[in-house]
Amino acid sequence: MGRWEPDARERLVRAALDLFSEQGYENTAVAQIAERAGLTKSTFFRHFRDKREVLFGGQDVLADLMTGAIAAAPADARPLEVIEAALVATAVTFTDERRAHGPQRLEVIASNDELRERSALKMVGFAIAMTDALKQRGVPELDAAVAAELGVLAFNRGYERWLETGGDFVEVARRTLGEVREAVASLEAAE
Amino acid sequence: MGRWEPDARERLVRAALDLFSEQGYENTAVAQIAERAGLTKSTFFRHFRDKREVLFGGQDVLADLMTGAIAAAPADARPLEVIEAALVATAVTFTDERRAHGPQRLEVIASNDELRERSALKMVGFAIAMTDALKQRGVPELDAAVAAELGVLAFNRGYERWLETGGDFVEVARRTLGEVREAVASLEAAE
DNA sequence: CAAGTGATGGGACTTGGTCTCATCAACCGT
DNA sequence: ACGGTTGATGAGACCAAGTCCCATCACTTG
Repeated sequence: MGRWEPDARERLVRAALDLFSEQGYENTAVAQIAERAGLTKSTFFRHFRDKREVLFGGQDVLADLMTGAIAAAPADARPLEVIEAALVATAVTFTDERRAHGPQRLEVIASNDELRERSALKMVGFAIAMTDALKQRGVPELDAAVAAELGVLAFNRGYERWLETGGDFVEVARRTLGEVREAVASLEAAE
Repeated sequence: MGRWEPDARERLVRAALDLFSEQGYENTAVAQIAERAGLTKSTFFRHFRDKREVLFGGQDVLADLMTGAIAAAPADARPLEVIEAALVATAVTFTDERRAHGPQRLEVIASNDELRERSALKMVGFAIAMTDALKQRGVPELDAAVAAELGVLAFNRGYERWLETGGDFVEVARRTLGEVREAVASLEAAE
C-alpha cells in the first residue's frame, strides 16, 4: 500500500464511522482508525483537530453558506424570511452520498456524550453566525438571536426529517421552518 | 494538613477557578489543581467526572428545579407561562456567593473551546429537560421544543444580566423572558 | 538530474482519565 | 475501651488523546 493513495481524509472518515458503529466510539482508538484507513495516528491528527472532529467535517462550510445567504437576502426581507434563505442555502451540501451515511452518523453521535457535546457546540456556532449576520443587516440584537435560535431548531429538525424521507432539502427546510413559525404563533395565541 | 479537611469539593472548585484565571485552562494540569487544594489527582476525579466538570457543578440541580416547576405549574398555564415558572424556580440557586465567582467563571469558559462545548451541552440538557416536561403536560412536541428553546435563551441572557446588575434573579428572569416574547412577536408582526 | 515541496511515518513526550489497592480517620456496637 | 466497619483519601500503574520534532519518500519543477 503506497503512500499516495488518494482521498486520505475520506478514507479516515469512513473507517471511523464504521469502527464507531461496530465497536463504539470509546472502544475505538485513533490508531485503529488510521490503521484501517492505511495511515497512521500522525496523519489522522493532521487531517482532524481531534478524534471527535472526524464526524463533523464540513460544518464550517455550512456556517459560511448561512451567513452568505443572510448577507445576500433582499434588504426588505423580514428576519425569518432571511433565516429561511440561510437554511435553503445549505441545501447544496445535502447530497445523496451525505444522506447515505447520515443515519449511521447520527446514531454514533447520539451514543456518546463527547460527540453530543461537539454537536451542541456546532449548533451554537450556527446560531452565533446567523445572529451576527442578522445584526449586520440592522436587525436588533435580541430579535436576531431569537430568529437564529428558531432557525437552528428548524435546521436540526429538517435535517432529521430529510434523512428519513429524502427528497429535496430545500422543500423540507421550508416546510419545517414553516411549522416552527406556526408553533411560535400558537404559543402566543389566546387560550 | 490532615486528611479530613472539610469541603474538599469546594476547595477544588476554588483552586481550579483561580488557576484557570491565572494561567489559562489548558496550561493547568489536574494534578496542579489538586495540589493547590491539598489533595491529589485521584480525589479530583472522584469529585468530578472530568477536568471540565469542575466548572459546571450543580447544573443537574437546575434541570431538576426547572422540570419540577413545569410539572407543578397550574394546568391552564400556557407554555411560556410554564417556562417562566421554570426559570423563576431556579432563583434559589442564585446566591450572592454564586454571583461573586460568576464573572470569573464565565470568562474562563469563554476562553476555551472545551469549556464552551461543555456549556453548550448543559444548555441542550436544559432544553431537552424542559421540552420533555412540557410534553408531559400535553403540550405538542414542536410547541414544547420552541418554548423550551426560548426559555434557555432567556435563561442565559437573564443569567448574564443578573451577574452585571445583581438584584433578585426572579425579577431579572421575568423581565428577560418578557423581552424575548416581545422579540418573538415583533418577528411575526407585519412590516 | 538535482533541488524543492508536501504529505506521510515514527517515536518521544505530556496529560486526561481509569483502575486497583493500601491507608487512615471517624463512627458504631459490644 | 476495643475491634470492626465505613468512607474518603493517597499512591501508582496503565491506556489513550493529543503535541512535537524529525526523517522519509513521492512527485514536481527548473
